[in-house]
Amino acid sequence: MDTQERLEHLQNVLRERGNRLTPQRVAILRALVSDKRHPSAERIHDVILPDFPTTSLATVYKTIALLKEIGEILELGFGDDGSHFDCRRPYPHPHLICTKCGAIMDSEVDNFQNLIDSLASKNGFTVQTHRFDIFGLCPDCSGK
Amino acid sequence: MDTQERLEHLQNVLRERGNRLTPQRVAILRALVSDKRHPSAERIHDVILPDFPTTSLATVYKTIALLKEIGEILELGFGDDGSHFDCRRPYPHPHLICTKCGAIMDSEVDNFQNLIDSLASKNGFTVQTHRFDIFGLCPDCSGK
DNA sequence: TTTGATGCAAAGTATTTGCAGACTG
DNA sequence: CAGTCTGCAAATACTTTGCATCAAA
Repeated sequence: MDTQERLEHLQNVLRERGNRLTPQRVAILRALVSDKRHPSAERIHDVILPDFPTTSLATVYKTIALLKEIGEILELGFGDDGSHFDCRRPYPHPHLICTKCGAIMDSEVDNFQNLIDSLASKNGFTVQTHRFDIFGLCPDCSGK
Repeated sequence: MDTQERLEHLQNVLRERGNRLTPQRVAILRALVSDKRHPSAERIHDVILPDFPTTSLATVYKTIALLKEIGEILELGFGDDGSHFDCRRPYPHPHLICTKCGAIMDSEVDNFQNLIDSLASKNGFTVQTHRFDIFGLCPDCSGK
């Protein structure tokens, strides 16, 4: 997964939609795609503050809302300090969340979509998206 | 799953812990275990208000916090109007959530624990709990 | 009687919104 | 230049907390 490539993709998509690429917005995009640790809005704000000291948290939220609208960011929906996001792989995938240090690890499961489809069809349900999160202790926090 | 039995179980557990069974608390417990539709705190509050008109929402939250502490309630962690809860089956299980009408359906998956365990061990992760939610349209909202 | 529980209001937090002014395209 | 974006502050909405009072055991 190439960060630079993904950043350019996002910029192209926004340009094509007629969205403006302001310095703040680009900084937010860069921070989002660069951060492998699934940042919160607050964290993104902190990261870009040194470069753009007047950037407001509201702008971060507005940019994230825009990305959600076009499906280019995945809202993880947990965290003590608000929701965290994945802008590097904006499609549903399992997460392993450490309840001690807060680390969020990505994962993949073979044939997971099959499992979801069969579960849904059994209930007459039409799937739009899903969330699969496992909470526990990461290797570093397991006490080994 | 017997509602009455579950209510008695909760009362016993609380009694044994030295918690008091006030009328409000019992009413909250009863409302929680009776509601198959995964109620929110607000909803529980509405349900018991006719019987105990002065019961505060804070007390509902405090009771739910107590149940969370002893693992007798499952916080689902989504909903436009705050979190919803499952006090009938307080262990993790998949939910099918209708994004149109908000219905939350329960489900079960065979060997799901195996899948989780293998996923976790592959990453050196110690599992505590998990969450598996599928979002989409329920049969009633699918337009059939 | 002892202490945990209640209920009120106020505080906390994460997120959204309104609007005047700034700036991209 | 037109229209979007920004930044500030205020508004939301859910949940928690402090504290005086009340009541279960």
